Amino acid sequence: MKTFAERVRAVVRKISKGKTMTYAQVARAAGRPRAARGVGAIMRSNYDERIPCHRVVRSDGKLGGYNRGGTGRKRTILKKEGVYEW
DNA sequence: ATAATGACGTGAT
DNA sequence: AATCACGCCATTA
Repeated sequence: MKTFAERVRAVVRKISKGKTMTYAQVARAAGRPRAARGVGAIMRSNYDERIPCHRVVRSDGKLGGYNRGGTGRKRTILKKEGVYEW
């Protein structure tokens, strides 16, 4: 059975380099428009390198967290990938 | 199964 | 612009 978490991971894996999606958008793409927070919970508990979870940001323009190096690391990676919003 | 936790979002102060 | 209060929801204990 496909869990919500698996679908979320699938979505995030598709985000191209240099682009970003908000937690809300991911939630919507995964079929749960109101589960933005749930997406965060999944990302937090995900340690798979293959998933570019650093490309998922908050709707209010802030970065959101990162369990593998902190928000500082996240910002650095995004900048390196061409996301100059920050 | 229930309660606590928090990488969220929106609207009200 | 910054904070607060609430609702929402998957994960974890």
